[in-house]
Amino acid sequence: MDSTREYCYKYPRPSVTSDCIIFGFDGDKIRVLLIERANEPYAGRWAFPGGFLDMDESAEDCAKRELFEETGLKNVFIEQLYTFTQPGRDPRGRVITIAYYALIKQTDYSITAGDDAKQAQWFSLDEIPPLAFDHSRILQAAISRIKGKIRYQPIGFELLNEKFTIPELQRLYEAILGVQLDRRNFHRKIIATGLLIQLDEKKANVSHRAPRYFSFDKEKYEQLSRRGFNFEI
Amino acid sequence: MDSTREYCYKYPRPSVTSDCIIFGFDGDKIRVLLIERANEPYAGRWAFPGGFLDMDESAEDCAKRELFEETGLKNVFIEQLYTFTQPGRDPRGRVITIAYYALIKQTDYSITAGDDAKQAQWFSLDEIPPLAFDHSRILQAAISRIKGKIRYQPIGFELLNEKFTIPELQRLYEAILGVQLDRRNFHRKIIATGLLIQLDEKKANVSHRAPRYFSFDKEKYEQLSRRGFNFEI
DNA sequence: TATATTTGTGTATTTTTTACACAAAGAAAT
DNA sequence: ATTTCTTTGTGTAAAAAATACACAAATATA
Repeated sequence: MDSTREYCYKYPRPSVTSDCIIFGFDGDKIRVLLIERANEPYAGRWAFPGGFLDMDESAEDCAKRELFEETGLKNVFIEQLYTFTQPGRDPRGRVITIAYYALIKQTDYSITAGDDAKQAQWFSLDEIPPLAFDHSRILQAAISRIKGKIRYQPIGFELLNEKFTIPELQRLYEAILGVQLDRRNFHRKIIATGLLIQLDEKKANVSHRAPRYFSFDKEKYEQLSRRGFNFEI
Repeated sequence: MDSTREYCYKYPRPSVTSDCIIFGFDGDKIRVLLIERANEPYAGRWAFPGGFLDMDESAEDCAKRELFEETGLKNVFIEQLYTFTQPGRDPRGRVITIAYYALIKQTDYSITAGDDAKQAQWFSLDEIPPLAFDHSRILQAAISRIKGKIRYQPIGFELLNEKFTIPELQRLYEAILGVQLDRRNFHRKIIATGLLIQLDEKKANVSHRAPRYFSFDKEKYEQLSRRGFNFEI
């Protein structure tokens, strides 16, 4: 008997992992954070940060811990996406993955590879390399989740800087939804939500009329969501 | 060493279970299917049908299998709800649960207890008994999921008979959303979706003008959803 | 000072939503 | 047979929201 196999159970159990799909926005395109795997299986392939669940942590804590260990990111607000359980999805045996996603302000964080990862890097959605495991399916699920969600919840702000202009916000919506929006109607609608605070500052060094900066009124949003309002673009 | 504990691993692993939250509608109220637990822990308490994952099945297949074993229901279309992973949520040790939900036509199925369950029974949402584990939290998550979903996807039809009247459909929407809807506007809106097929039959034995029967045009819905339309009540 | 470009606001038109009014249909009561 | 009670189906006017543009204002550069 292998003396290192010291955790014994009456019935077989699957391994459980948590993965993180982290989205960013560079002002033009949506990007996603991948790590290059250092170890087998799929060594050298790109994959989402993630790893095995410890016995004293929730899957969400696991996702955050692995994200930090492999990319240096911390204090990221993540949300559960879906749990992938198909037998055969991992060559190491029976592994189920609880996937989480997050939208972050790329400039707030600097990423660094560590641990199991050779490197961590942002990829725009139209240049995703071949991914390990069933991660391209997971990515599709994550993209379709944020597409559905952004129309009803103000998650877009999470991807922008603290202060942003309305045209920047519009480019973000267009990048996520994959459609062109009327500039003038977008402007009016987004102001009408009452969730933007107008700042006394304009974007500098642009060779045209300078757009104003705004910030997101998080307090007001939380008040409104407690009352069950609905936001729609 | 306990010779029955024959599944040994290098690292500890959690147990994984799948649970099913099955909703029905009796024409008046939304109901949910519960089983009375036969075994410890929580013997005698009510809980969702569910059980431990086998190594050769997906979590979805597990949920369907357990649902059949404990209630006799089969051929139910289920959808993943959420995965619950908090350490301490199960007194037997580390157990994570992948929860699924479904909306079914109560009249299509007859339920019977079996296996681990002393009995299976429908409960309306305002008379839910104390539940085992963290199942009341799971129920809340399931309710809020269907409330959110019914406004954008035609899931209501799954709860009604093959043929139904518009007032029946309205009562269902009102039961799920918890609001009163204008009868006349509801009628027009639901017809305007183009998803109802009018039948040459009226409800019999009602002491007032008899409402027409309709059926749901599933084919048309599938065509439309492939094109990415949006349904809204 | 003129030019090129993009932002911010206004407005007319169309579409959708909302709030009702009223006739039609069916069974039960008279 | 007629009236009564109740609920369904359709219509419509008013209000609100969405859409499609027009144009002036602002800013760096030529």
